[in-house]
Amino acid sequence: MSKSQINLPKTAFSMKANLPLREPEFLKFWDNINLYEELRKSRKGQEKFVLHDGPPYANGNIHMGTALNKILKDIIVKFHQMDGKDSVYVPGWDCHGLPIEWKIEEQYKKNKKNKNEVPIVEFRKECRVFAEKWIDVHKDQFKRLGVIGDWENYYSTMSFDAEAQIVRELGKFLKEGSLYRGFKPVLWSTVEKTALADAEVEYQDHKSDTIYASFKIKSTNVKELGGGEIIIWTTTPWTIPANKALAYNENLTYVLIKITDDGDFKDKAIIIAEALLESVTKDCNINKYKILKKFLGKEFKGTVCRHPFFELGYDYDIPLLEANFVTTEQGTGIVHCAPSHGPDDFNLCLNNGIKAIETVDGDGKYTNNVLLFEGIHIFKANSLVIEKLKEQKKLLSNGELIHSYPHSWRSKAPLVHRATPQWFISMESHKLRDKALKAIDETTFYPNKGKERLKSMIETRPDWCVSRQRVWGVPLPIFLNKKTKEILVDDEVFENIAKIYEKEGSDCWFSDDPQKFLGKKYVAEDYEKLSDIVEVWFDSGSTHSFVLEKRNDLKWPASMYLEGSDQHRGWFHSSLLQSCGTRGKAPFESILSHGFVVDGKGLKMSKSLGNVISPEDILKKYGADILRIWVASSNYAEDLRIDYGILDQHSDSYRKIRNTFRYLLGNLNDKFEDIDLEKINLKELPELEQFMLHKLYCLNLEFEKYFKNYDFHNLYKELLNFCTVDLSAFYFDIRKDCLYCDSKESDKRKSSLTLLNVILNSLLRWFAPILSFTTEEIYQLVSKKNKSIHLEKFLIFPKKFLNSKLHDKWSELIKIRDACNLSIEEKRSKKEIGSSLEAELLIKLDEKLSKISKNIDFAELCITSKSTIEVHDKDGIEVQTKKASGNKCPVCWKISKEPCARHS
RNA sequence: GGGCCGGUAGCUCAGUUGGUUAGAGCACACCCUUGAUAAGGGUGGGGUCGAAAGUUCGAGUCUUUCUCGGCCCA
Repeated sequence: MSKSQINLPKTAFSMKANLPLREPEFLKFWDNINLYEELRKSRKGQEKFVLHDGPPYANGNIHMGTALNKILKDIIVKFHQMDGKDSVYVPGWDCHGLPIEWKIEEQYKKNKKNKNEVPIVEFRKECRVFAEKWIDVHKDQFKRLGVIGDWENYYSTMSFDAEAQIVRELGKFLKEGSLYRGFKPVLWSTVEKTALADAEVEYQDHKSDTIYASFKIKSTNVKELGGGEIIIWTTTPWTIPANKALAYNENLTYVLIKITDDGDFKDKAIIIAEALLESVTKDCNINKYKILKKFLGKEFKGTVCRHPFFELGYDYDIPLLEANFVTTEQGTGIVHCAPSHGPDDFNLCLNNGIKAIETVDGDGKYTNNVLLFEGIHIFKANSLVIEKLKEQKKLLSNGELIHSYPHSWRSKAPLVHRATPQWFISMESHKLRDKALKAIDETTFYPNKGKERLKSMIETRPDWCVSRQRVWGVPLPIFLNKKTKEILVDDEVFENIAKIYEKEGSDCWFSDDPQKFLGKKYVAEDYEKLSDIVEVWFDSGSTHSFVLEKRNDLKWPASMYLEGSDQHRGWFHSSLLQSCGTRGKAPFESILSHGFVVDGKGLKMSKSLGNVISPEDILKKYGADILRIWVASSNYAEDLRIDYGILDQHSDSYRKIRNTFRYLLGNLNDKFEDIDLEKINLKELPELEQFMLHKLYCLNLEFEKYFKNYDFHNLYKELLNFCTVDLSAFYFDIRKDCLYCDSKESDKRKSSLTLLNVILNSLLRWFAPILSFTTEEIYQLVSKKNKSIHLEKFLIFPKKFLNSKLHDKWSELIKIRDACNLSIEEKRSKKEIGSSLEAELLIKLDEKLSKISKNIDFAELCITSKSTIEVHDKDGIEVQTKKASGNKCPVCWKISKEPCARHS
């Protein structure tokens, strides 16, 4: 009988979420209502927020890093949308490049097909189809995470208009003159006459000739070294003719020793690292010597040597350069540098103004840049070099060594580093470095440390090599005049090529008559057409030009670029350089970078450690909203840890939030009313409700502060704590009695229902960007409109909710409540009472507190049957709890001597 | 090997310009409730702040070294 008299919560919102099963239903719903279109319509004309998507590579299933990235983007896009902005998100894909070429080649291998026999155009078509397939796979996987975007009109770097625009962008650099032809060493196979990427290289044992050669000092700042000879050791004697410098380590100790053994070096003084003295003297059979001087490497500064073949016409200076790659593991502690034949050598020399030149041609023969050796194949040159060194008395010793050495994975032939013609964008010629550094200063970074990271990279990076000797990419739109070797620079030609690409894509570059691209102004016979392609970082670095600038729904520059911290050297970097080179400004107003996903112990995920978790695993076991909570609650400024323990914790938090909603819905009987906050008459509400509105107002301030700084883990924590501390353990608990047991006409109950509506409405919107599915589930349950929660805006809380007096007062009241709880607990532990309703409180307060507590019913606040306040002389609070006497009301369970006022 | 970033309760995170016994939520333990019930409430335990040394009257906060981890580069 009693149950019929009370208002028990009733809701269709189940406690069990069943996210893995239910979430896909909302994906269908969003699809049915054309959510993305509706979002755009709903904010037409509003201020735009454009998060420009960094394109993932269209290859393989997504992993945790990709999921993190996309969810974080989605959360931010949704927050801005909910904040009233037109928050546009256009996803994109990076499609050109080597990894896809390999995949196709792998398929060829399986089918015993030879890549070289397949026309380039056909091969490229297969690459294109492959990329398209993965874009489709990714699309579904990203959508499943709850990411909302313009999935129908995505962008890709291989679309015809993208390829066309990339040509126009390159044209700008060509026209400006900052794109120049240079040389750079790459791993080269003289058998296949082609460059190889690192992943195409396999290491095998190889027998190399070794030499100790000497470089006579020409001038130095250290008197004793004058006339001495610096000894180097190398396993590639054939690179000696290409030597341009020597490298030392300023922290090593070197020795000058005088040899007195008979032979070419009798009475000569040589210099080597002290740590290698023993091995060198042994290798070179030096028995009698005297140490003349010991000194630190840094004293080498300013020293210049002569080439061992000085007498034969190699009469240029060989400077000594400082390099930290010089070690005492092997050799002499001084390294011979041929910038055309080693990446270390190349970079060191480049940084010191020594450029690499073409010393060896594609067949492996010395070019006419090499005196004495022109036309000789480098693999036959070792003995000749050794002979000449001996002749010049510059050979201290020679031998052989079996060591691990790079070979081609296809032909198994040994590889060499060879300086090849490449195309570079100069960092200096048109002040690209300065422009980029200035642009970084004008960009906001989240977190701030990203600024320094990007800056230090730009400060020290060499010129940008944008050419690749590959096929799956945008062809470099370059014609060289056969006679003058000059680059053809003509806007009309660039635009002509772009127009052609817009129609038919860039495949035709490889198949069609060059005249087609040159137009009528030039004759194809006069020009050599390049077959290099553009490196993919230029592709993705140009997305701002063919996405942000070209689409009417977007803006340039983007409001934000958001990627993993590795992209400081990747997309952030290339986009910045591309845009500063062509437009003098960064294509972004802000950069947000996030850390990497690591396991629960902070270790990176790897198959061998067995700690890999895939987004798919999580979706199956927990659902996307749990994954989204993990993203929101983690501090993305650092690495983000994840394991099943961590996910279980977040799953628990989710349940707490879900039950908070369930309480609201249950007591509202799923009848939500959208209350105009401005129209709430505070004076008609009980103080507790006024206090809760004040709390909502303050929470919203915190919320706005955290949102503004993209500080989601604090924002989420704030919301979660509100649910547990302020709602579940406080307001909800206190108001249960009123909501359940008061009559439906009761003003207090009505006030509470008003609050429940407001709280529900606030929480739905606050949580929607994070819990995209669950908030939609609730919204669909209570909203009569056939629209999505994601079309709503954040509530604006009237300033009148703010009430600091009430805040101060209730802070004291809560302290008294805490003291009451302690006292009740004491009795409970003695088994004198069980439920708090079995208790009766005698609260003794000092004057100040009793004044504050006037008109406050602590029986209500502490959920006891009775409470009495007494003023005492002591400071502070003292509470006595005793067992309430009387009869228990069968309806509200309160114990009282008198009949229950409400239920009798 | 080099550059940069980081290490605060089992977990996710706070800790202002160095200033009392280092905080929150979750998890855990115990108790209550059985009208939010595969829920809810109360109380409580738990940290040599990665390690060591130094500066200081005083260090989680500053300096140095080491260590572990991550990213980038070689």
